[in-house]
Amino acid sequence: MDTLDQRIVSQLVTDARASYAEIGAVVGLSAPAVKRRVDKLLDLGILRGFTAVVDPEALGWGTEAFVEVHCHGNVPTHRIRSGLEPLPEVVAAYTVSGPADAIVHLRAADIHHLETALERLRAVEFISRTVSTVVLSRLLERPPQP
Amino acid sequence: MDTLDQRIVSQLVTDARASYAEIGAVVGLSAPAVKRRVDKLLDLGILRGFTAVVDPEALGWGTEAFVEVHCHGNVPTHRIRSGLEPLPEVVAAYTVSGPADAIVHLRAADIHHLETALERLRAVEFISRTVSTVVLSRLLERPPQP
DNA sequence: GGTGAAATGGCCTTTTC
DNA sequence: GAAAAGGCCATTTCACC
Repeated sequence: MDTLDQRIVSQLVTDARASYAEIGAVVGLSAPAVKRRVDKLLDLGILRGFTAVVDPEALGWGTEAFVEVHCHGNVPTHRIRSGLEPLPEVVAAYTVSGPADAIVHLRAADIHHLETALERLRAVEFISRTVSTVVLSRLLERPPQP
Repeated sequence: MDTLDQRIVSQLVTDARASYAEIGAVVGLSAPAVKRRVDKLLDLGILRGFTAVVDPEALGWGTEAFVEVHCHGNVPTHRIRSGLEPLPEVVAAYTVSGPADAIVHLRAADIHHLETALERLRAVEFISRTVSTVVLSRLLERPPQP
């Protein structure tokens, strides 16, 4: 993981469909050399994969919320994870410091769908209480700069 | 935006570097037809682009936090956006319902870097108060399923 | 560096309004 | 009949050994 790798990753974050030759032209490497490094980075898990950035509105996921989750007593991290994993509306989840045990990022088609998702979230056995914050508008969403 | 488009988008979310021929084989279209649709989806803004999914730890962004931002009086959305945009540690920001005005997702190298980022965030003129929640572990992070 | 495959543009056909 | 969308083909570029 040297400077060259970082620049390759940076290029791929900007445009994951760039050809190896294009990336090579930017970082000063031949196309095969770039491919070898990308393969290595995928192998090491530094690169997890490549995905399309989709406008959530356009796909009918217009409503989202952040939910503070409070659990009954001490629930191990992996149990929280496996409890949340089956809910398709959960796009991200984190265990956190502070009064809440976890923060769950929900994405739903509309308010009704969000309500349904929240009900199913609250039905997860170890969850005692939830505090929801509905997103009014997305101000900013971007990949972290290396 | 028909079923075919949705399936193409779904394929690209799964693997943004798949060839048009591979996508076409799955959805039942020729490679040029897939490309024409992808170009159209990019043009319409339904597809925003293609990015690499990077392990944040590996790139030295191991620490993150969610910050509730409270503003002085009524601050228009676009001012909040332009106030947060210059901070590189801000990976996402949303205006929200409830007591807070916005939720800011911060990503930093370590606790010290996070502290610096928080100080710079609190220095934004219209921000009166912040409530930080530090992420202990990432449980789940995935693209929304169409 | 050579071979095989992918991307891309042109052109024609088909379907639908 | 005109417009929209897909298939096929040819050329250039790229990926992989």
